[in-house]
Amino acid sequence: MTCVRTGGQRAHSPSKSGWTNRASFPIAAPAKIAEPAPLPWTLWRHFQSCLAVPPFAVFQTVNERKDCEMASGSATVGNGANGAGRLVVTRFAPSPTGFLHIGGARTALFNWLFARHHGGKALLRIEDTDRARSTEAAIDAILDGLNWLGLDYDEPPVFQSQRAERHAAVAYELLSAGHAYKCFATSDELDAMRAEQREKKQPMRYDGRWRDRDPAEAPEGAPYVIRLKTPVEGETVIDDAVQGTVRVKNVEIDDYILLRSDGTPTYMLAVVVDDHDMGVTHVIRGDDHLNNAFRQLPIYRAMEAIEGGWEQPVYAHIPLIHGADGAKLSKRHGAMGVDAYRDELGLLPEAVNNYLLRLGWGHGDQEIFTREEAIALFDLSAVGKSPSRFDFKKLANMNGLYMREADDARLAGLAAPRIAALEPGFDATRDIALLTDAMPSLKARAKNLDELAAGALFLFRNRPLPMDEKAMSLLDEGARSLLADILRELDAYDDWSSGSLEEHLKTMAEARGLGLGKLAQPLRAALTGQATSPGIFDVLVLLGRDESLARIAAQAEAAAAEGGTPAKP
RNA sequence: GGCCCCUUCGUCUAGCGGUUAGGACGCGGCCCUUUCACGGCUGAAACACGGGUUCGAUUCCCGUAGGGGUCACCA
Repeated sequence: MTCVRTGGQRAHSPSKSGWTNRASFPIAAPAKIAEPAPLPWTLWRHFQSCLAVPPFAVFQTVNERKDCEMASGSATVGNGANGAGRLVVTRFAPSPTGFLHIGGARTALFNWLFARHHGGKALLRIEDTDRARSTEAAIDAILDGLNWLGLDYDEPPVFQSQRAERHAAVAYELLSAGHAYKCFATSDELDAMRAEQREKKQPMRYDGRWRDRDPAEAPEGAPYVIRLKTPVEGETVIDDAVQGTVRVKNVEIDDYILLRSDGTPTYMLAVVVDDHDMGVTHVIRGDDHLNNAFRQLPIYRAMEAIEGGWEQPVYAHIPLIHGADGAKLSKRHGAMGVDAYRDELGLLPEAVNNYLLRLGWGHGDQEIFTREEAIALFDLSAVGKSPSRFDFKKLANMNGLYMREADDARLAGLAAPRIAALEPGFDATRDIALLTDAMPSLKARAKNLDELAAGALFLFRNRPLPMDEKAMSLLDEGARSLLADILRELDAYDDWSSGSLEEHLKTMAEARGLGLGKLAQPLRAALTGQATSPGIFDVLVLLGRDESLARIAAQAEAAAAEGGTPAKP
């Protein structure tokens, strides 16, 4: 485990942190065909699963943490209020109960960007304390998603479930200091309480029935939970970095559970303890947690009173992303895992990153940001307060934009498996060079990798070339005899370069009193089997002289043999 | 229902007391042109409503309406 230096001397290299860690942006890119190995940090989870001691054990206490920071020369500067002056530390804390959805991805991005902007640390914590719902597959999906987006972390991920003992220890510390108490109320009892509150239209919350009661009154050996003794008077004010000043009356905050009757910590306790132990200075999360902040703050204050060193973090609650219908994005409303954005929608990670960045954050009129620009410009004060709707059209447009800028070899590598799935005749090792050569004219016509693959198919089909309907209607009798006619001339023509072919074909069209279109369209149909394709001269060159002439001949011969009936695919 | 948050074109947003309310996606038109794209130009399109404050409100304050979030021994 390393404590990372600050001030731009960070351990990880810039190339690892670009949107385009494997596909540089915006223009030049290393020519890599296969997707790269996972970033090193993702390997940590495999190491850690072998460890008996939680990887985070080093940071069990405040003093040890300070030692570590000093040893590594971290730029920890004093302890101003609200995290000011401290080394910025953010964390992304997904719970592995499903894939990494798009909202989580944006939260991760904002956290990452904020940390990088300030030369601080970006950390990852897997909140897997709900053992029943957490799965290995979900953890892998989240790690994989973050990796794809190019979000890397400065320390191995913390697994919350492995820190249960520490959480419990804090709960008992709170208990013995009188900031928490044992509650012996049974579930049935509490259900009855809520039912009554509902009936009387009172706010539904724990009524503090064991707050001031003597635990000795409880039956011998009865199970209990530990509840936080939250303040009852006054109000709690949070200066949220996004939401501004938010205040809630303390009576609204009930004495919630810290430690369950089986001794396991609740989320509310675990987050605070982990955030503290990890040195998190800025909690950037969805604003569905805004209410939680008011419940979590009392723990900081109580622990600060008990042992000191529990400075509260700066909170930044970012608005949620809604679906096109305005409702919270959920699995039913088209919230997909980021893997679906990659695999099913065929999008580029840099496009998804850029789109996500612009959802809720803006910098004047600028729409396109390189990762470097994003790091330099991102700040919480420019994050909007209102929820935004997810617009696939705009995402698609942005993806097209990034595709046009993307490196040809990279795109070829990404499109290859999709082409192979559609066209068995495609052999990646043999055809990748041609695909790469074709990329400049292909990529301008595609908004995602599937369109890119579809547009490339004609290059790799075997004869007889299948004709789609529009191509067929282009190849009437007149067109076929025209093809037979120009085939004779083309057959004797050797200079197979785009410029020369253009000149030659234009001359041929002119000689026959035709517009170039009259000649180009049948040619296109014969060469590609489609009515739309890249420029006809590019097609001719890409296909090569032999294949081009053979495809033209196939249609010209069909005219002679079948009296003009188009060849069936 | 209690509490909390939000409200500029259909969507994402700029604006931070005085602007012809700007940009982007999408939509319409035109240009380019061998098709389709790309690109360029261009058009339609917004300050939720009502009160204040002010010489002057999109901008500040208060309501109303609408939307969202949250109220577990889930996270």
